[in-house]
Formats: sequence, C-alpha cells, structure tokens
Amino acid sequence: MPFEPVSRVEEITLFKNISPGDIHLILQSAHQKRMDAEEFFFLQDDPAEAFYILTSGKVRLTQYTADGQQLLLRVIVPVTPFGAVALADHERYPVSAQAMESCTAVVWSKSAIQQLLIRFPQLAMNAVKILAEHVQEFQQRFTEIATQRVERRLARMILRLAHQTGVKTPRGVEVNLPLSRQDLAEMVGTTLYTVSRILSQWESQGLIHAGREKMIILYPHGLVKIAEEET
Amino acid sequence: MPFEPVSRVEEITLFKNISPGDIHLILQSAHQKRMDAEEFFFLQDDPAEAFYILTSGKVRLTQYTADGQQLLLRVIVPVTPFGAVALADHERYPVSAQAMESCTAVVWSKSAIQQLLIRFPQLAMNAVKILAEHVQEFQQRFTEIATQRVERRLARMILRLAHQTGVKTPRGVEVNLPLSRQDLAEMVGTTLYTVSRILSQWESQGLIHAGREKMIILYPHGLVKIAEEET
DNA sequence: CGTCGCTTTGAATACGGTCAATTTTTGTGG
DNA sequence: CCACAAAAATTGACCGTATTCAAAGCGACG
Repeated sequence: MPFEPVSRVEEITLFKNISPGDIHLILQSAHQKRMDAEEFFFLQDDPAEAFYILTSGKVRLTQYTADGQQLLLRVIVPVTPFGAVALADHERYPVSAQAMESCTAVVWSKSAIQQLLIRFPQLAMNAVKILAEHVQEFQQRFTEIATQRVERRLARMILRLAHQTGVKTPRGVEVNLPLSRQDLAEMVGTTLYTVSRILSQWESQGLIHAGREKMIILYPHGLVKIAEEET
Repeated sequence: MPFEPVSRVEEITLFKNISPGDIHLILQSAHQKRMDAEEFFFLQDDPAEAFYILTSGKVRLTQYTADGQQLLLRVIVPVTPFGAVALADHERYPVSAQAMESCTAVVWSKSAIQQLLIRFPQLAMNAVKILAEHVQEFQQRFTEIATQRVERRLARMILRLAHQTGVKTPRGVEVNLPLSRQDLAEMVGTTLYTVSRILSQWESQGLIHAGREKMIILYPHGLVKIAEEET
C-alpha cells in the first residue's frame, strides 16, 4: 500500500458515506506526487487534467488578472482537495497552485475521476457538496469585500487562517504560514502598506505578535471583536 | 405533458449528454411552480429543500450580511437553474431568491434530486460542472472587486447584463431589467450615489441612455473600453 | 560585511462614501 | 385626468479610508 496518509484521507468530506473498501478502490486509481517548494502543481488557464488531495505541505492558490494584479485566493493545507474543476469537462484551471514548501499529494487524472464519478455516485454527490461550499465561501467573501473595511476583513482572514493551521501555545495561538504582507494584502484585497499599518497597530495594542512568516495571536478575543463589531 | 417550456429546458448544461428519454423521466419527478412578483422562492438560511430551473420571469438572488447590508449577487433569467445547494446534503440556502416579476419554474424536491443524482450519474457530473462554473464566477468577481475601480466594475456588470438579456434595436442594445440604482450598487459593491453619478456621466458622454428599469447602450464599444482599459 | 528583499512609516492625494437638499418619476385615489 | 403622496434618482459639499509614492529601517543570507 503506497499511501501512508490514507487514514486521514478517509475522513474527508469527499469520501463521506463511502465504504472503506470502496475508498480503497478509489485510492488505487490515484497516484502520489511530490513537489518541492515553489513548484507549480498547475498554472492558471492550463487545461484541467488532474484533481488533487494535499497530504502534506502547503499550497497557495493564486489568480492573476488581465492587468497583472495577483490575488491569493486561498491556502490549502492537508487534507484538502484542490483542482476540483478537473471534475468537470473541458475546463481550465481558474487559478495557479504553487507549493509553499515541499508537498505531497494524491492525484487522479481527469479520465480516472470521471470513471469514478460514474461508478460511485456518492462520490459525485460529495463533490457537489464540496463545490457548493466553495460557491458559498466565495459569495461570502465577495460580500465581505464589498461591504466591510480592510481592518475587519484582515481580522477575519487571520482568524480563518488561525482556524486552519493555528496551534495553541502558552503565549497564544501561533499561525505558522509563510505569508508576506503582500500575500495577506492579496487575500483581503488591499495593499501591503495598509496591511503593514494595521498589523503594526494591532501589535502596539498587544493583540498580536507579527513576525516574519509567523504570527502569534496574543489576544484572540480582541481580533474577534474587530471582526464582528458593528459599523 | 404539463411542461410546455420543456423544449428549452432540454438544451441546458444540466441535461447535457442525457438522452431525451431520460430527460423526460427526470422532468416527470419535478413539478411546476408559479410565483407572483416580489414573492420569495426561498429565504437565506432556510434549509435547502428544493432545486429550481426558471422557465419564465426573472429572479433576484440576494445575500444580506450580519450587519444588515444587502448584496444582489445575480439576476436569474430563463432557462437557468438556481438553488443548486439543495443538491448537497444538509445545506441552507446562502441567498434569498425573489421573483422580480411573475415567474414560473420547474422544481425538484431534495429527495427527488438525490435519487436522480444516483440514478443518472451524468446528471451529477453536469451539476458538478455548473457548480464549478459558479465557483469560477465568484472567484472572478472577488478578484474584480478587490482590484478594480467602481467605474470599471459597473461597466463590466452592465455588459454582463446586456449579454444575458440585451436586445439589439436600431438605437442600441436595450437591457430590460427592473434594476434600481440601489440594485446596481449592490451588484458591484458600491453605493447608489456613486452608480447614479457614473451613469449620469456616461449619459452626458452619449454612451448610454439610462431610464428607469431599462437602459439603452448607445455605444457599446465605449463601455468595453472602460471595462478593459489599463489602470 | 554588503546586498537584496521585505517591512515600516510618513506625507500627499484620490476615490468613493455619507449626508442633505432638490428634482423627477411613479403610482394612487379622488 | 389631475393632484398629491411616495419612491427613486440626481447633485453638491464634505470627509474619511485606503492608495500611492518615497524614503528609511531591518533582517537574512551569501
């Protein structure tokens, strides 16, 4: 059995209500892939030919606009599927996926997926569910960016990241992601300058300790308040 | 045969690569619904219990935020599916769907859909494709709102609407949607004041003729230029 | 030790939001 | 059909948030 992280893969939404035996079969038609830091799983506008589940490392999904602006749409952590558009016919990847550190992933080719979707309808239903959640997430983020101030959006984003990858320590919640100010700015739709200013301000208020590539939330409740407060 | 608009329903993405006979079966497990103007098909946060395809009329999908702001996410025209989250288990509608005029729709209950998805795997694959497109659309719009100015976003939105429902006439392209300035503002994430100013400006430049509930694009190329120009 | 990239900070500016007053349109009822 | 009330749209003035540009600081790494 070549897939050591299977135990965790089994628990994810995509495989819900599928018997261990069937999951085993499904995993057999996948292969494993290893990526070094900075390598691309795929590039935006490439024909979507594979579907991935990240089993270790971190991946950034970015979208660039016609006029060269970049947006960092999300950070993928284990055990999350990405490249889900490959599930649909004739699509191109709407984003680029780049390894932020060395990564491993389970991969299915497009043809393998399509056979699986036909053979295991529950898998298709789970995929529908995952995509429906994505639609909701982006509708939500669209609404946020359209109606809320940068400070609040940044607070929400950091809380979201903390939720994804945060680790409780005596000093506070540590968020261990190699994200620059520029990256954070792209995620909430602002400039690196504004992000820097806000983080400085929070630091001076004792809410966070913002190091390079790492951040410690000293007083989560303060962020929550900023994220939720009226006006 | 209770479904007169079937001929058009058959052509949509959801039923692609499904035989007419199967489509017939699928439609038999639906029922038809009529709505008066202003009535709601469903409300945001309601448990998602039905899936719709609009066969006549127009429907607005809105999302309201915790602090009471409203966003108009999209306008549904025939023959478009909506309420797709009902395809997934245990979801709530992320938006409200309100008839903008009197409407008819084909409706499936959640249980009916789920049986159909199992019975017709191709249907599930098509649903995946539709949802994947939605994800892309909102990623795109998220990127737009994060990086572009209001004037350009408004130009893009109007062009999009023209593409959905525009009719060529001797005077220009007529967009026949009962959208107020407030509605347009919600769609592009700004205020009705800003929309009003921009439309006035375009009108004085001879680009459009903006009436109430109706708009004539006199010089589409001008809008395209605003929508695409650098900076 | 020096360079390079990232971050911080300041100052000026602009875009768009807010508020308020006015005008125009729509719809309703006499 | 007109009059009036209500709703929607326009426009101006002011202001605040966030962007832009520039310069300096800091830290990592060869």
